[in-house]
Amino acid sequence: MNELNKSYEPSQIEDKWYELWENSGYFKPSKKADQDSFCIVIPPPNVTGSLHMGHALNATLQDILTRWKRMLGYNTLWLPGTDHAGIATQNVVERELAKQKISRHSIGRDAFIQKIWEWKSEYGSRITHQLKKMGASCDWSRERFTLDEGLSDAVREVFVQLYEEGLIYRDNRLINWCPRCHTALSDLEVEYEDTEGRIYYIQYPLSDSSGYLTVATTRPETMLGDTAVAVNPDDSRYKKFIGKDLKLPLSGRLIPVVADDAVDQEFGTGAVKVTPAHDFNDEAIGKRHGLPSLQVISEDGKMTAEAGKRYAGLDRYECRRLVLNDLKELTLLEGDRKHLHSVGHCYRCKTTIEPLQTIQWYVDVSAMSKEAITAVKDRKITIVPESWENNYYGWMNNIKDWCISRQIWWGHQIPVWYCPSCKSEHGSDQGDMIDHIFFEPVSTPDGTMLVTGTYSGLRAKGLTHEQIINNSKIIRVSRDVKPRCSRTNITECPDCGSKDIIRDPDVLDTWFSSALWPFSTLGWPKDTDDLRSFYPTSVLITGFDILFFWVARMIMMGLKFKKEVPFKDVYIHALVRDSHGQKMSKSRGNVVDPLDMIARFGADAFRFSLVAFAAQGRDIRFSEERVEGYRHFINKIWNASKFILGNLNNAGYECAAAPLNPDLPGRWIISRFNAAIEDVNRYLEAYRFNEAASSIYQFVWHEFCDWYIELSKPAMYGDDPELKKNTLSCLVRILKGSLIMLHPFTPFVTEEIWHALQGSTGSIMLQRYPMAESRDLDAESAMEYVLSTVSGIRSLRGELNIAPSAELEVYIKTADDNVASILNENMAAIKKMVKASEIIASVGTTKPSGSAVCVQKDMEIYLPVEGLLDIKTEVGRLQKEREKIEESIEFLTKKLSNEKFINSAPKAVVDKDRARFEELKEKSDKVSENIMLLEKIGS
RNA sequence: GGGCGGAUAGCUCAGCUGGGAGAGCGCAGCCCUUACAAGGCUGAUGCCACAGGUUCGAUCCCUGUUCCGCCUACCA
Repeated sequence: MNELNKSYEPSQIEDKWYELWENSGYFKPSKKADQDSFCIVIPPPNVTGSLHMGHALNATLQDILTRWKRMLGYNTLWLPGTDHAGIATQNVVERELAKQKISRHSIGRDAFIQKIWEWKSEYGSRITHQLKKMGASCDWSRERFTLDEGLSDAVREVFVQLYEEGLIYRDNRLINWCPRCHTALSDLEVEYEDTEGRIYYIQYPLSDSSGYLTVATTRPETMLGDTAVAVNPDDSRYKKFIGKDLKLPLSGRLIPVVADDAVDQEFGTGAVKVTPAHDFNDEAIGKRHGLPSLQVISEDGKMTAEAGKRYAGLDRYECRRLVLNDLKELTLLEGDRKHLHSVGHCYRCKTTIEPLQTIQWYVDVSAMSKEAITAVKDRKITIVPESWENNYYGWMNNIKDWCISRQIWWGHQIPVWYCPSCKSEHGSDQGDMIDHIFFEPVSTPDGTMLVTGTYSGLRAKGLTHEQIINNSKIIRVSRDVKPRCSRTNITECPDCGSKDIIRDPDVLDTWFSSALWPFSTLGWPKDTDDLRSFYPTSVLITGFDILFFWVARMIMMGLKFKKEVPFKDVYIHALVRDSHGQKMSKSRGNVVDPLDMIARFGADAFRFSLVAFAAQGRDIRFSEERVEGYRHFINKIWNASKFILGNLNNAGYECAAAPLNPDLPGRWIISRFNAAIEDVNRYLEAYRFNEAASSIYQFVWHEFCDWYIELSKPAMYGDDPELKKNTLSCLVRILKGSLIMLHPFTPFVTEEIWHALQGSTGSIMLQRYPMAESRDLDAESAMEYVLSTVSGIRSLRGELNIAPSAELEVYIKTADDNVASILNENMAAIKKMVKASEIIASVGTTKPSGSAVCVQKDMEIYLPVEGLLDIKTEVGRLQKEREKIEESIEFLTKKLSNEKFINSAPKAVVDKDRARFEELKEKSDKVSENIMLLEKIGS
């Protein structure tokens, strides 16, 4: 039998137990055929990531459910893994290389990818180590990575199938472009932020010099690409301009004035410059009016040749300054003013995005999204809390085709090849010799010559196919070039046999592979045991920030490729904010590090805090004080265990094993335990984590420790061996039950105590989680007399300020013999709890003179305090009490005399109020009686 | 502009089928009682944002208002 240390030291034991669990294979599914399955796939954290509060909360909730279901006997799997996080990871490694003055272009694609893999093998397991610190009971033998071989097979299979069904296609559209990351971004990857900018008023003269029109713009540099000015057809100010030509300042090009309903007459001047190549609205206007599109900003955010000689090559912001300056000199700039508007930024590098027309790959999600909506409507998937359903529907109903190509290197390269030798199917617009694969200028291996231009142009310069492919960067493949999509790598053109074929350089959006995660991690496209056992998974636990990025797409892909939803429930948890309600961010400097919390308070206290905070549908304000509070709770468990263990050591182990023959307090605490376990199971089933935590807290601390352990002390310190044995057996039983109940929440401390209790065999993880047995309501109501006697006497002690050292004599008048005998049977415990030398309880008890009184249900408690008692104070106290009672009586009298209430309220409610009324009435009478007696003595 | 959520004790928040509001922390008083001072006992504190409505009865349901968050679209 072990002894427990004086206080609980989490840091000394957490790693030890985690290792034991993992090495014993306890995190693996049990694989018994007769068991129901329970499975969670982890939302894969970025491989570059390190554990933040969101992860900590997310992992804790998943671990609680996993450990709980596992102990309930389910065949349980929590499958872990990480995400390759395309842009994020590429950026991290690029920054690392930049410190050594290496750019990815200087070392080339293959070498750069190699560098990322090296980085991953060195740092990629950081986050999984941190999850282990949290106690996460993931089956690490099944850990997956979105770029590993199996998952890459899944990605390619899905791409090819969708392509063959015509659901993946290429198109040339305006998209969000990050000039720094040099890639397209999906709508979701753009973060809008309100920014104070300026709006400029610029005069556009009519071509016949008969006047001018003033437009308002926040982006003057884009005027170089204007192909029209639009006004509202109903705008009387501008009707006369419609159809006329304007002479675009700085360029001299003639552009028409068109009429379009989309123009808001109230905004700016009511005249809008139209730049179809660089603005989404303008693109739409351009389409409606058949306007040409003129690209004046390039992929790297610099002005193109189209912008004109004076501006070409300038950065877009330098160009803005120069344009404004030039306009001022021409006196065409009427003025400018402050303007608040929201500006899109790259979610990875925060660079202002630039809308650009490019050719990208898209997934047609129109059919898939409809099925995904139906799945939720038909309750095949339940979203918790329900309020998120509307958000889900709202987004899914307005979903646009998903842009899946990214112009970066780290990720799943698109399995499509092009042949430069084959004539294009449709021919180019010009029908001439233009080649359709374009290369960005990059230096050749000898560093002297710049490689630039089209494929055939470069070959003509004498470069070989390999030289071009290895040292250049393909920036665009025309829509006219025929793609060849394949499950396996292609080495020659299937049409002409040319070996000089080029693979599409783009990679897939990271979320493409994430969308397959619930089935790709289980082995798909192979037909595996895991897939059969665990798909569909039971529940997905995630934050709302990736509901659309990830959850919605998983549902679409799961339905498409597995014909079944990927999970039955989705639990959306809160965002963890700081104690002031601010989002945690590095720039604000308010980030709380979970590992720091674990180091200072222990993983169990930290976990318990997170769960206790996790009320549905509301953000969490994290406060360190509360973590400290829950550390006290962990310590309380520790100390209670120490008490019981000490007694066990004295009494001998066989005591604990004795058959249970509980006395009234024992029956009471067992019943209360059943109430608690009933709550915990019910709340966890409903994902009401905070309620489950609070039920446990309440029971363990305030019922078990504060009441039962205290009540047990006379028995434990007394010399009745039979009573001692019974009490100890009950203490041990409830302690063990509580530890098991607590284990999913606080795995480490419960394991540590478990081993001290049992000797060193068997993990608490292998125990069966308790299910509620029936309550003992007789015991509960009988115990009420004991409990209220103790509270009543304590209250008198406290309020009358009686010295704690004073031993009391107490007299109790009971309503009947039953109450008296309940009290007398538990008298030793009551005496101890209130520090009384003598307590007489009977029906016939009379009140000693000079007593303070406490009136309880079916009891009057008299505390003789002659000499100590200040009669005036006591009368005042009782009067105050009576006032309160009278108030309630008055309220109830009114209520009960209301016929409408009696007739329409449910009988139970009326009866309850009647009973309360009677009780209060009795109490009031007794209190009044006592006041009168006191006043008599006083006078 | 559209949508969602919040307003309850000094602070942070529970309160899910409408029946006179709870916790933790904090505060005040007493106590180092042999599990625990990281503790025990006792106590104080609430126009449940505001105004209407529905109902026998509203913190809870409905409408409006104010103030805070968040999401989403647009902002030329």
